[in-house]
Amino acid sequence: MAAIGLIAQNPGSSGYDLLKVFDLSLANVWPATQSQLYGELNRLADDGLIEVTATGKRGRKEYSITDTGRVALREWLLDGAVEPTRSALMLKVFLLTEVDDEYAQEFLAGMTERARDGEAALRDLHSSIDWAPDDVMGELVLDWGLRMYRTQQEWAEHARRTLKQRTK
Amino acid sequence: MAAIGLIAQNPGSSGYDLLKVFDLSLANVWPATQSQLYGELNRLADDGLIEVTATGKRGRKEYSITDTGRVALREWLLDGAVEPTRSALMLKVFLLTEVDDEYAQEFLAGMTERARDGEAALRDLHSSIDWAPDDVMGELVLDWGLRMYRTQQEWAEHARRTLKQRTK
DNA sequence: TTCCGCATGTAATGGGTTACATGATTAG
DNA sequence: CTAATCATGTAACCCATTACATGCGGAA
Repeated sequence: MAAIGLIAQNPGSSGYDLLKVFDLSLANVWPATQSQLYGELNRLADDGLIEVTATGKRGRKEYSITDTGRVALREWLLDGAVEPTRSALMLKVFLLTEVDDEYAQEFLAGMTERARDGEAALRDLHSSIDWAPDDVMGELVLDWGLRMYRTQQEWAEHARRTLKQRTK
Repeated sequence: MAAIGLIAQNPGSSGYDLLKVFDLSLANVWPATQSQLYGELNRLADDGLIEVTATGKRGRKEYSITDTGRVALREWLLDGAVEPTRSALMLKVFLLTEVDDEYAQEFLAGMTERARDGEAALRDLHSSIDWAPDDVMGELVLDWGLRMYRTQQEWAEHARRTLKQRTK
């Protein structure tokens, strides 16, 4: 559904174009590979959710969303399905009983550091984009990332303190 | 790797036993299905990371971790690989430009509500468990969930306010 | 004419899900 | 004896990733 949404936002895009959008603005949210994207575009076209509205040089195919596609997209956007979360990080924390305390501390320190780096990277990204006044959503998504990284830092520090105390 | 970790924590468990552990204490972190688990146990045994140390009634097989398994587990636990995040929720937010503002508001309101519910459910879970003083990790993981839900609520409210202002 | 960027596709592999399938033991 | 629980497994399918493969067009 990611692809169809992007086509709705950018009618007349090709798979190649979309790939750049994925890498530039959705990399942190919904990574997609080239292989996967082209396959999905063909499937969506077969299902009639998108259609080729023009062809260009080098076999370029420009897609637009169809009416049925728009209906499907809106339905998907608004259905409040809860996707199961899966955090390898927390799984590791849960299993951290299997390593010595010093390693556990190191692990948590690493988490803090990576969260700090992630936050910094997002800040850089934010300032490198010249935001159009109408695309609020991009900024909101980026802000979500910042908040998540900050929460992660806070938690990791909390966990470190807790662990230090309990093992004493 | 989840299975091998749980076996390390609970030597002598069967697939059936592990399934209960998954459902009871890892459901919010690393869901696993029955099918998948049994398959993985056989694979891990083939690879020599775990071994069947006893058999019981009804074909029950009790597993324990091997020395090679323990090495592999520790290595996996401590390697600081960053798994790419993928948030269907944020993807939807990014595409929320495709629905009318009232629906966007509704979407964000739903997020707040679901995050509140999630938080409440975790609180209930927390109070329903009688925590052994030595399993700090379980509590830390639960606390992570609480913090994430709280951040989600805060963000959703922030997003709502931002949107309301910009569309006026 | 040579290289870079545009542009699309296929194949192999791995992991996950749902559904199906089977049977043994125990408690009431 | 019957139902619930214990206990494991297989098959079909979907989605994602990596790697491989191909070819056109434009710029220098």
